[in-house]
Amino acid sequence: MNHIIRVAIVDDHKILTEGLQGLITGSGLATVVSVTHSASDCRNSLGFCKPDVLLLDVSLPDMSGLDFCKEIKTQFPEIKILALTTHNEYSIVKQMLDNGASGYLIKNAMTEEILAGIQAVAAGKTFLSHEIDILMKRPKETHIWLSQREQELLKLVAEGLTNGEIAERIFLSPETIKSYRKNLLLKLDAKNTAVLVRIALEKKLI
Amino acid sequence: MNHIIRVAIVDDHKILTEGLQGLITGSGLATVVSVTHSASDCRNSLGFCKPDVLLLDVSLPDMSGLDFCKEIKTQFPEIKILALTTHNEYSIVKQMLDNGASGYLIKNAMTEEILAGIQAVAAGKTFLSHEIDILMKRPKETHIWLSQREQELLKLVAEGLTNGEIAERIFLSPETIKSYRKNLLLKLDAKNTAVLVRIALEKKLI
DNA sequence: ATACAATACCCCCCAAAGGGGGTTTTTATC
DNA sequence: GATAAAAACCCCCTTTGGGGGGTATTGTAT
Repeated sequence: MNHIIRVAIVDDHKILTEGLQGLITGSGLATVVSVTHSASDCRNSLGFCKPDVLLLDVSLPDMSGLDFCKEIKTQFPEIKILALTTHNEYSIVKQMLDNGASGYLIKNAMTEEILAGIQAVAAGKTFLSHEIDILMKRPKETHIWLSQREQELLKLVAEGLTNGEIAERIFLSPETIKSYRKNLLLKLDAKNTAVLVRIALEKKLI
Repeated sequence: MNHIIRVAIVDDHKILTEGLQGLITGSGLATVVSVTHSASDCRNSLGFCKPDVLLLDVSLPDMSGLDFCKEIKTQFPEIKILALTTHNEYSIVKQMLDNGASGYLIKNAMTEEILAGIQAVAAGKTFLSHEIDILMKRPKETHIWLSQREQELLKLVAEGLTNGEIAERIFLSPETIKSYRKNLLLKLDAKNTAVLVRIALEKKLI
């Protein structure tokens, strides 16, 4: 590979994008072909600016970066996506990689890491920030991972529905909901609903 | 005032600080005398770098920016603090200003706003990002504001304590706790504890 | 002076949550 | 074809929470 890497950036933090742009251009390794601050603007620009790598923030103002990642990957599978966020939660990283991202950088990363990430991803490799790498390599037991149903239920609980209401909503017996809740309390090591909701939000499980 | 403004920056997002540094230095209006990525590093540098303005992130890795703001203001009352964050929640802004900050910028602000903010704050004025200004000017009724006791209670509820446990902890009757909780449900418009905790975390009330 | 918000307290009653124990069927995965 | 995890279901019993009503005492701002 001997051409200059074409990089696009989507992030609503304008100062950050300026910093990134300077950093990338200054390095001589890559050129910034597009800087946008929302998913819709980015979507419009991708067609003709043809980047090799897209630096994507997970929290965009108009839609979830997770969903946007999936969308881009189906429309432009050749574009490598490098997620760039503040979250260092297992579940977010996992979902991002599942949705087709090639790498994941945390925003407090060293600047060298960003350049290394762009190069690695452009070369078809995967790349994780040091901190994220450690996070993902931790034994599976320390991570909380919920089944689809459990996640669905957790959302409804956090919305304040009672067992009866949840049962009606998803056409199950209230007793089943009770079992799921008991299991969620166990899994998330929560002594009651208050803690359950807190953990769910803190670990960004819902 | 005819000297160049001396600016210090604390923010753990290294890319952002680089971007900021370039932006500020490039403008010719101010000079960056210190860039640190944690409260402790910043604390050590403030003594001799003597900044006029400190750009302070609310979410520092080692302590809360809110507390750090208060600490700096008691130790170096002459330093003007300009908060720089992603949060646009009333309660956060309110607390920051109460703790002595002279201004509040959101990270997705236009770059010109940052320079304007630094100048305004250095000149002894207060400065708010456009978005924050609108937020703060909204009628008081749309904001949720809790008394100290209510906040204290809300924290304990979110930690999963029952009414009885809370009563023991803060030496009040369980009946009193019940009343407070009922009131919190009303104030935050929550139908039960699950929603109460969710709203509290989302609005960053605890 | 008085109105208001915050603080602290009390009763009744029923709905909901939580702890304990289970079973069965389906669907992956090895 | 065995194993395991996910999904769905059930009963008993106790504790906690939430809805409805209150009252009294502060301090403080108008």
